[in-house]
Amino acid sequence: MPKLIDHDAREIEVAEAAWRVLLRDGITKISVRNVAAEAGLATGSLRRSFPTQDSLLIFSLQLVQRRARDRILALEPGPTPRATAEACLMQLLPLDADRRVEMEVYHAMGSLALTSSALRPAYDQILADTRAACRVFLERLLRAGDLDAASLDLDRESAALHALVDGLALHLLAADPHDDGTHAARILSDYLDRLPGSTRA
Amino acid sequence: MPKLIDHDAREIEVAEAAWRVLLRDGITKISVRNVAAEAGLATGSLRRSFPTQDSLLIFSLQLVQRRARDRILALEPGPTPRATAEACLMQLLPLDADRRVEMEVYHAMGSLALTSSALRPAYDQILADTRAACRVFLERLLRAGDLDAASLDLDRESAALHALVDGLALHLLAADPHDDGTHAARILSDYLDRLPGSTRA
DNA sequence: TCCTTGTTTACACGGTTGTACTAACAAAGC
DNA sequence: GCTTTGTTAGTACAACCGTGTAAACAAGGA
Repeated sequence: MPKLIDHDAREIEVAEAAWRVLLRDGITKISVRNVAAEAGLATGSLRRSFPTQDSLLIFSLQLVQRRARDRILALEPGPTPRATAEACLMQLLPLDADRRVEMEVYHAMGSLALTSSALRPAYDQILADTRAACRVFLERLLRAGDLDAASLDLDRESAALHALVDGLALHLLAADPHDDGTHAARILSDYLDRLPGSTRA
Repeated sequence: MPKLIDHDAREIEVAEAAWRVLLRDGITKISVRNVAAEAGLATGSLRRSFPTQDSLLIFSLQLVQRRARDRILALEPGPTPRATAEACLMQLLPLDADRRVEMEVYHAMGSLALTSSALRPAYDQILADTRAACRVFLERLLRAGDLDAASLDLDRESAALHALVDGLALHLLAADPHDDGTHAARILSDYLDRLPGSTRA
């Protein structure tokens, strides 16, 4: 037997190399060759993990989702349900290097997914999961009595919160990198304050 | 003298061809060759209007901005300041074929601009102008007495409204095309209702 | 008629792309 | 020793890329 490879670990290494290429060189440079070089592999070796470029892009996008989800699930509950909700939502904003990488990959793949039937399901899944997460955050506030259930359409409010968070994230990506996210955090906080029945209105 | 060309009109024709390629074939296919073919030109002819690919992309993005701005400026005032504001904001959502094209181009160029120093200024300009427009919409509501000036930070509220609109637009792009935007319109309306001092709260 | 000039075409250059294929290699079992 | 087998490296293909150049063309002025 030759040197054995941990395929799961290898896939992650390659995906992270793809992230770096995407961040450093842009969406037009995510070629199999460039990613392989960044990962220190020959293209033939990379093709053992990812036989096609699409499979590489899909996995790279899915890894973004897994990382974000794991980070949110690992959060300690805050002093109040409201504080917990805000902390979770902040994980969806590019407020440090790791989250910025994830957001840029998510954003770039969104552009590709619009015309790639291979990439679309993975992208739609991220949208659906993030939407579901927003819904859960709101439900928790509801149960904690921080919101008024009667005047709140949960479907619509989840979509609204999701849109606000993604919009803030998008603008933070383009903003000058010295933005520490204080403004975005305040906007998010104000938004929650203004939901009907908010105990902090 | 040979056949004379209206260069301004030609630039627009080429840019719209670039839009079509981008929409139909995706961000990876906006090559000089593909755009020239879509416009019915030889690449050499296209290079007379746009000597480099960057100049073509920049103009195509700027044309998006001009179209959206012109459409908003051409709007008739609605029955109330609030109705006028909503109508303006709707122009920034992909609610028909034309606006969808503009939004997809805007979105795609955003991905490219993150690593293209040539494209960045044009993209940043769109962001700044849209932000300024959001601010104007809010100022009008303020002057009409529909909002409470004291408890409203205009900078922050402009950024928040901008983020919400761009987030809604982003999700409408990915949503199934049968979405007529009713949900997005309602979300936008609710958001304005909840601004401090709103007369429709 | 020829000339001038804006326009169009066709082709060339060096480089990159996704994917495929084949030979070399390294290490464990016999 | 040899074989087996997961892994790697290298190369090949046809297609496409951005850009450059130079020849062909068409139409109005002289």
